[in-house]
Amino acid sequence: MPKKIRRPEPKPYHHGDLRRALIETALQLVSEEQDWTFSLREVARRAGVSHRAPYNHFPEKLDLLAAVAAVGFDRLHDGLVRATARIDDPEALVDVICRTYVHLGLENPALYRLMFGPVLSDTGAGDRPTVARAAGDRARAVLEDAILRGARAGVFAVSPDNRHDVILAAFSAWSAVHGLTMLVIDRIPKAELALDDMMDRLLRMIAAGLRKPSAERSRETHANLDLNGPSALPPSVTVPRKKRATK
Amino acid sequence: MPKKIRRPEPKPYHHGDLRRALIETALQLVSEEQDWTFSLREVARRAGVSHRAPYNHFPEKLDLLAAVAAVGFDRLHDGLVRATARIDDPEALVDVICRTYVHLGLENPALYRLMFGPVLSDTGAGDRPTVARAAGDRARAVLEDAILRGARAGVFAVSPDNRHDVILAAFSAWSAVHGLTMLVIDRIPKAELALDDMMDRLLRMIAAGLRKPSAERSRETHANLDLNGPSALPPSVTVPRKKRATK
DNA sequence: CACCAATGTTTACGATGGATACATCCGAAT
DNA sequence: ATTCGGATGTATCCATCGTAAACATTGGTG
Repeated sequence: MPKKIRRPEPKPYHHGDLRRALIETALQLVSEEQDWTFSLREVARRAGVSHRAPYNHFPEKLDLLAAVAAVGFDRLHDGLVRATARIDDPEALVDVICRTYVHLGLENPALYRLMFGPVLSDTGAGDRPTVARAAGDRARAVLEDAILRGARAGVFAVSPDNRHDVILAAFSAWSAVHGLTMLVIDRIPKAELALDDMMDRLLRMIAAGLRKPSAERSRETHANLDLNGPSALPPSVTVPRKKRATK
Repeated sequence: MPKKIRRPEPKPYHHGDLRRALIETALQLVSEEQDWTFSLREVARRAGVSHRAPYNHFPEKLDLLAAVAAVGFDRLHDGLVRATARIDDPEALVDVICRTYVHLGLENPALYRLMFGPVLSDTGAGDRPTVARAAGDRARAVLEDAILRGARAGVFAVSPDNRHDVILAAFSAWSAVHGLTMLVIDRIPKAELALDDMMDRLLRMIAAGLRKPSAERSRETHANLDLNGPSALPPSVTVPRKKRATK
């Protein structure tokens, strides 16, 4: 919000809040065209500035897209927080988180792809932009928190004191919903498959993977058996890094 | 340019097998740069033809990329078939399929993304190119077959006569491994997470989602890894249908 | 008030995807 | 075998893109 009241000047030389306007316009374009192949010039055009103006705020196109993705992560986080606000039961919590997650993903596939896709992975030094990284972490924390609660309650076969264990459990569930979302977004499954059916089946799998066998629930107090033994094996495959084009 | 005919075929006007050469070159570029933003002109350059020549074989760049993706699907299918050749146990089958799948995905992330990504989804009419679609279906069939076998053997909680059920079960597992692959490829999880740990945890989830409660199973032994511990009593797997998230 | 840094504009460059027009070759019909 | 048509390559051309350099305009601060 600008401090000073906007004068009714028809065309001020300075836009006033171009940065925000660019992000807004770009987000709109991503949503409209479900694609971010639009030109930076088009963004500038819509914002009513010269095609070079955006470079004053974003060193290159990718940086603008990263800002757009950050908005997406914020929306995701907000959506998850709002959806889980009045729920306590850990299983219901995981359920609603997953459903909300997929729902938000399908709502704006291009934005979702932008958030998690390779575009941001390959910026500069090879790390994802800090904005996106941070925003994504906050969203992830919602799921991890739910699983931690279930672990503490003794409902999940996850040791609440083993952070690694919690992270892995969350990651499994996340993989499943992320995979479902991506597959549906990219139109891989046959059209006959109903989303609800897929969703239900997947949630059953996630629940089964989390749930502690009922026999153990009774002795939950001293049942701190670590199902995940420490696997000291290094990952066998290293993902090749995209090399930046030298221009 | 004057053509010099001193050798049988030093540089024939016609390439001879340009189509294949283009696909090969493009695949090489995708693998090298882990990216398909290279120009079609670059492909032509490497193939030693004019920048317009490729258009005689592929109407546009996307069509060449679709052909590359088809190669990827063939590799995937071959890899799965080869990996499962001498395995009979359904659970081991699913296990090795998933591991092979992820492994192949991580081996060439860009190719994997190309295969499943939005690039091919958005071609013209909206349907994926038939080449890619068909090749992908063959790969998917391997997983569905494994699950069908487990269903027939009474090991999986899937009714073997209900094709829809089999497809859904396969889709769940597929979502999980696809999600894991994509997340790892796109560097979303923290670097500290070891792939093997993620893989193990995910496979446990998939197995739990497929397995029929042990009480219903016959006494046939599985010399397999027993990740879930000695759970004698069946957890109430009759999953309550959760209501959809309020939207 | 004068000046500076931030912000926009203009111009320019090389590269790209793709179109049009033309050149060359191979193989089949005559 | 000759001809000739379609398949395949080449040479040009064009609008557009991302981005660099130089210049213009502004608002805030000394």
